[in-house]
Amino acid sequence: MRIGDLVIATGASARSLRYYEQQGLLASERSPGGQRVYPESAAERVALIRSLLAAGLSSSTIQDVLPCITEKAIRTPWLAERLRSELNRVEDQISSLHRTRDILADLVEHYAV
Amino acid sequence: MRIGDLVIATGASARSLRYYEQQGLLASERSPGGQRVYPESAAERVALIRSLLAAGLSSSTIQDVLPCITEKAIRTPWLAERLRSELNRVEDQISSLHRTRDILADLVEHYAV
DNA sequence: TTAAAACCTGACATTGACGTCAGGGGCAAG
DNA sequence: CTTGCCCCTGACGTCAATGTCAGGTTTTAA
Repeated sequence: MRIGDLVIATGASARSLRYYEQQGLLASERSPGGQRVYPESAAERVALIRSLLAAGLSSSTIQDVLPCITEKAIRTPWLAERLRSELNRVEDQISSLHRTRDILADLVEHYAV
Repeated sequence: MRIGDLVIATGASARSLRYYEQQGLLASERSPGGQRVYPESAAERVALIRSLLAAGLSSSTIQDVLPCITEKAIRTPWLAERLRSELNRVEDQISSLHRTRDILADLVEHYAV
């Protein structure tokens, strides 16, 4: 598939897809004319990238972490620690969001017009 | 309390506190010399502001929503709708984060070095 | 074969919540 | 009263992901 197809498949903009590639998060083959060609699996990978970005991981962190999600790659102790700390961050973020949601939900329920 | 005290009480930087004021999120009295003076309740308000910011609400949205959390203020249907849509956003964000957490947790558990 | 549609690179612009610096006052202790 | 610390405003810098534009090339369909 070409980049336009991947745009449709993922909802990400072409700009974003090129950016992910530039950051080393997403690989592509090239057509003889130099246009990007993606395998089908790219859509899933983009979804994964976006969910990690949405969870607040930086692209350089994702770059470290991705190969060990998709393949069973180089697991150094350093990377394991990195993973644990990101997991902790995300869990803190979740519980903080829960509290905020409760505030909003309370407002919506009890003070409805 | 002066701004430095509020910095200590909340963990927010002085820059942030002034920014919140500029955005209409945080009020202050002024000393005769023009320095900001806050009531004790300011610390709690700052915590609320920060949790809403962390949940992805923009400061202009927070500006709309805050008066109706702290006082029982002007509840228009428009504002009620706004609240509901922010609540939905936060809930979507939470479930998305849950999935991402599971991915990371799975990695940490099953592929430990 | 040719026009339209899709794609390329490169570069500058944007957004939001701050950091940071400069230059200048306020305020309590000694 | 002066020293040292805290505070003020204003302005420019930052960062990350993405928008956007220009000028040119490739691919596709007629």
